[in-house]
Amino acid sequence: MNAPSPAPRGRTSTKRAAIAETLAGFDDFRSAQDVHVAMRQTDQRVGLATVYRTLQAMVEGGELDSLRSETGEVTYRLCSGSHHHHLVCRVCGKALEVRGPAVEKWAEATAAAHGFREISHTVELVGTCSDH
Amino acid sequence: MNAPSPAPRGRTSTKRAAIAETLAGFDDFRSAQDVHVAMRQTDQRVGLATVYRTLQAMVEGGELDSLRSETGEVTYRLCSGSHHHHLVCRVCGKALEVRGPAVEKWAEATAAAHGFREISHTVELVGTCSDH
DNA sequence: ATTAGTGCAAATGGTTTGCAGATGT
DNA sequence: ACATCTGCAAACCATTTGCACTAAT
Repeated sequence: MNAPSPAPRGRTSTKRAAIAETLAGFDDFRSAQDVHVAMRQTDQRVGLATVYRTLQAMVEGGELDSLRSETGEVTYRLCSGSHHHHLVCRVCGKALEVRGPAVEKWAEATAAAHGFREISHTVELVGTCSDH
Repeated sequence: MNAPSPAPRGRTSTKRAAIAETLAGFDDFRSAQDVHVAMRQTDQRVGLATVYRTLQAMVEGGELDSLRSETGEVTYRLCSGSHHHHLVCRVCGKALEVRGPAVEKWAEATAAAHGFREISHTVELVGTCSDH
């Protein structure tokens, strides 16, 4: 195992802060493109490439959580540190963090039963929320 | 709910059969590109677009199971009808079908607890198999 | 000064689509 | 004949990368 990356960042980046703040304005998963558009609408001038690069760096730094949407794009969201999964609304995109000890156990047990090691699992729940 | 698509296919397609057979030769998930390459190596001449189109049609027809690899490509595999999840080896790609009644229950319960309806879930286990 | 951070435009790479020709019924 | 199936090449689109430039230390 490797340590939770001790934030080995370079110098203080203005854009990075702006991107983080934009992301903080959302409470669901957004794509790099979404973030880029949102920033331009707020007069913030930033290159799409920078958004992509920064978002990736933040994921590696453990500041963001990322997952792939049903259409294949990578989406990001500020995230609490502990392990959890998501319950996403297919209509409005609202995402809730949910925990499932039962699932974790099951994943470990199932993998072990088949001789698999270093298991990582993906669990995403998609549904229609009560507002729709 | 809608019925499990009663195979509303058009006429008998030679290529479709060939693609299905190629896929039958694998026991793990393969991308459209993989299938295409495999077919050319077996003298079978087929267009990449046809492979993509056919694969999609087969998924809609319920003949194939598809999932997105960690790199974002869509991969396919002939699949048994009933609901299940996968345990995939990150080294060799070997994929086992696993069932998890506990997970299904949890998913339903969790979604319901938050007022979500028409829930669908994704569960994928990735690990290193005993051969590696 | 040095070097990480950034923007822009060009390059990638998987997937989709338009259209003309081949094929099954 | 007629509609579907195919192949090819062009189009798409999210993401990545090369390079010159700006800004933080």
